[in-house]
This record gives sequence, structure tokens and C-alpha cells, in this order.
Amino acid sequence: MTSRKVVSFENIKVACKNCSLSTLCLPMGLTPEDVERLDSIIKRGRPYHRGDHLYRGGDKFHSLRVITSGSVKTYSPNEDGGEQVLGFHLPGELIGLDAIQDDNHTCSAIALETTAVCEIPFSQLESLSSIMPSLQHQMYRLLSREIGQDTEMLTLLGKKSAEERLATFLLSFSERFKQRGFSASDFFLSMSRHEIGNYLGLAVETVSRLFTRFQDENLLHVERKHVQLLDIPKLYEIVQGTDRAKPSQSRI
Amino acid sequence: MTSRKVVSFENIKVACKNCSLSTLCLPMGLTPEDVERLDSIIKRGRPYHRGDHLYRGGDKFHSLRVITSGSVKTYSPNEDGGEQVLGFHLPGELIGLDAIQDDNHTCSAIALETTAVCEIPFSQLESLSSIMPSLQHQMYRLLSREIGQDTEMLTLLGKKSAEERLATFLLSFSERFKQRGFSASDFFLSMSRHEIGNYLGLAVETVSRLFTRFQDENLLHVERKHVQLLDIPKLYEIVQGTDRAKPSQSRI
DNA sequence: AAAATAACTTGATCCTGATCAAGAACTTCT
DNA sequence: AGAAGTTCTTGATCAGGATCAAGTTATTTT
Repeated sequence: MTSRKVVSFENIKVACKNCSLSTLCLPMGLTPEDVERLDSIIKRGRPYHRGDHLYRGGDKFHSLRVITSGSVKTYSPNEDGGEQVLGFHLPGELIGLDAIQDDNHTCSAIALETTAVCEIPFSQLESLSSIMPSLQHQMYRLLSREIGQDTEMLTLLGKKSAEERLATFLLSFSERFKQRGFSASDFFLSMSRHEIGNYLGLAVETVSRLFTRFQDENLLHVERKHVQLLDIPKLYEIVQGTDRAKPSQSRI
Repeated sequence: MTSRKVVSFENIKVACKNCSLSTLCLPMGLTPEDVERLDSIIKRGRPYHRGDHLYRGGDKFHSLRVITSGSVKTYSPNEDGGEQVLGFHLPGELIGLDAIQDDNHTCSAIALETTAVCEIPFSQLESLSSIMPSLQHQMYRLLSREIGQDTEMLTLLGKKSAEERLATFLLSFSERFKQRGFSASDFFLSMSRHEIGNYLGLAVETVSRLFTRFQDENLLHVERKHVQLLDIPKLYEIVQGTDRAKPSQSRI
């Protein structure tokens, strides 16, 4: 009992009902009693450090995981040694949904910084959802939302220019940080340019050049991983794909 | 009662237990009694004709749909009038999963040819899955599988060359036709070159040129929508992304 | 603190696949 | 059957972004 303070802090965070993320997370829309029941099957382990794997492709699937702090990259290792980054996940987000299918992880998940997670043993979750219609409903919604997000990403990769991709990427983080009570316009990205490029289907160099260009156009200020969005409305315009002419299109 | 024959034919197909697709479809893995219960909530309407919409983005979501014959294209209409084709669906495949999320269809689905579907009212399916763990399990699996397929598609669009994309596309149909008891090497594609290109993130012209090139290399024979795969192993090699040198790489 | 390594930026060049353009083959309509 | 509209193919050109190359700035190691 060397550090009682830390222990008691842990105790506060250790239940869904005291967790600030519960409105974003699995307990969303559940009654307090239901949250309590859900809480009883959740396991909270030690935090992961940067570079630790939460799971790897091929691992036996047993639990879904919710990020509670830090951030995680999911990726699918492809045959020829390379990888496709599938997503970057912030607190409150659920990962591992793709593994339900055949009881094996098809993707890998790695911590981008010190990261804590809640583990939800899937077989228990499944049993619980069988007797808790609201939880079952929530699960269907979350799975469906994941599908919806993937299809948005398909449009991004299939139809959008490099500029549109990076703007979309930045605004996605802006919105998600805002949801979590952080600044929508001033944040740190925990992944490298290389990882951003991989995720967006672009070369590192292209990503780097775009950051520079956006900065030159006063859309943002960037210094390494620290990003400050200076003109969010214009970034949204870029996302729309209105092939923006010169800043001021009024000539004559 | 003008045509008794047709009516009786319909009666044969009208139940899951008599449906040849049941091993691919929602009833997969269910006991006969459970299939019976599932069957009781399924609605079978008139067939759709080429160009008919099964639903449109924005429509209220009420049912999942399984294609029983024909084929369907799903797409998400994007702001600027264009569209992103999200998938081509064959008999046994379930569509509408993305709409569970917020009770509205985000995508549209259109028949590519005369197409019959089973409609499964989602609220009833949800209730039923609440009291039928095997059905709930099957739903989780199907939703998860959809996510897995989407992430494969992300890799395709993010990392693969035009050649790799078309080869992947063709082999996907080959496999799916085979699963359904049709030829893996001789089939008709029900969609246009334009739709293939849109789906694969390529221009129509590129798709057309690739068909020609594959034919020149004796990988397939193609005549309009009729495709015959002549060298499936080599197509798989292309998918792997081994940047194939000349046909015979043995020079000296 | 220096050295080694990794991450990022910037410039130059190249290439894949898009776009533009035109003709051919097929389908649909009357 | 002929006209009109699609869809597909093929050729020529163009461009967005990849790749190659080198230098700069951080970070980690010793």
C-alpha cells in the first residue's frame, strides 16, 4: 500500500458508472442497473505502452476492447510484409468487432502511446445481451455504425483527392476530440506521417507536403505532431470536394 | 387461379427450409425449429426489375433484405451528384446492415436485373434474436463478417494497383458463384463497366483496357458481360501483388 | 554531449491511371 | 428496320501523386 492515492483514483475510474466515457461507449442508453450488470463482466488490466500489441492477427479472439485512455492503431498485416492501417482509435471506441466472425483476430492492434483499455469477454457479453435487450440493441447499433464508418472510408479511398483525404482525416480527429471534451482545433496526433499516409492511401511525402501546403494557406498551424486548425470551415469546404479555385475567386 | 403451376412453384421456394440458399444465409447453423421461427417473420414480395430501387438513402429503415435471385448494387449517393458503389450482392447475401445504426438507410440499393428478395423486419428479428441465442450469434457473426469484408476492400482501394483490383474483383465473383453451385470460371456480370470502375476506384476506360489486356494474356475470355476465366491460378498470383514479370521469366 | 537512428521535409523526376476524344458495337424505341 | 441513345473500346495526352534522392530536425543510445 505504498501509494494509496493512486489506488483510490483507480477505484474511481474502475466502474462504468463513474466513467466519463460512458455516453460514448457500450453503456450508452443503458439503465443504471443494466450498466451495473455490464460492468460486472468487464476486466481492466495494466496499461499498454507505446508499441505494445493489444492483439495480433491470428490471435484467438476472446474479448472486445474499449480504449479508456491513450490511442490505438489497428492494421491488417498483408501478405508481402506491408500493412494497411485500418483505423486510429480514441477513448470510448470499441475495437475487435471484426474478429467475432470466426473467433480469430484478422487484424492487429497496437498502442500508439500509453493506453488503458477495458476488456469485455465476448462470450459473456453475448450471454448478457441475450437477457438484456437494450444491450443487444446497443451491440447491433455499434456493429452497424462500424459498417457505416467503413463505407465512408471506402468513398474516401475510392473517390477523394489527397487534399480531401487529409482534410477529412483532420476534421475527423477534430470532431472526436471535441466529443471527448478536448479542443476541436488544437490537438496532438499520436501517429506518424507514415501511418497517416498508409491509412489514407498516400505516400509519406504527400502527407508532409499537404501539411506544409495547408499551413501556407493558413488553414492550420502544424509543428510535428501538434496541430492547430485555424480555418475549420474552409477545411470542411475542402472535404466537400468543391475543387477550390484561388482563395478569392472574384476576378473582374 | 390462372396459373396454378407458378403458384405452386412459389410455394416451394417460400420457406427457408426448402431454400437452397439457407446454408449461406441467415438460417445458417440454426436448428430446423429455429429456422421455422425465423421463417415466420420473413416477408416475400414481388420481384424487382432492373433499375428498381429496393431502398434509397434517407428511407426509413425497417427491414434487412436477403437476395434470393438476381443481383443488387448498393451505393452511397455523395453530395456532388456522383456515387460510390459499395457492393454487388448475389443470392444469399444480406443487405441493409448499415442502416441499423440510426433507423435510416444511408445507402441505396438497386436491382441490376430481375431480383427477388426476402424481407426481414428488423424489430421482429431483434426480438426473436433476444430469445434465440443461436440467431443472435448468427447476427453478430454476419455483422462482423460485413466489417471484415469492408476492411479487405479498404486494403484493395488503399494499396492495390488497377490490375490487382480487377483480378480481385473477378475472383470474388468466381468464388461466390462457385459457392452457389455455378461455374467458377464461366459467368455473366450483371453490372456495367462503369459500375465496376466506380466500385474499384478506377475509370471506365481503365477497366475496359484491363479486360482487353487480361484477354490478350490469355487469363480470360470476355465478351461484354460474359466472362470466362482461363487461368485462375495466375489471376490469384496477380491478386497477391507479385509484380509479375514477363509470362515466362526464364531468360537464360 | 556526441553519435546513431528515426522521422520529417523538400526537390526532381517518373509513371500509373485519369481525362479527353472519337469511333464501334449493342440496345431500345418507334 | 431505321434512328437514337447507351455502353464499350481504343488511342492520345495529361496530371496527381508515387518514387527516388538528399538534407534537416528530432529522438534515442552510448
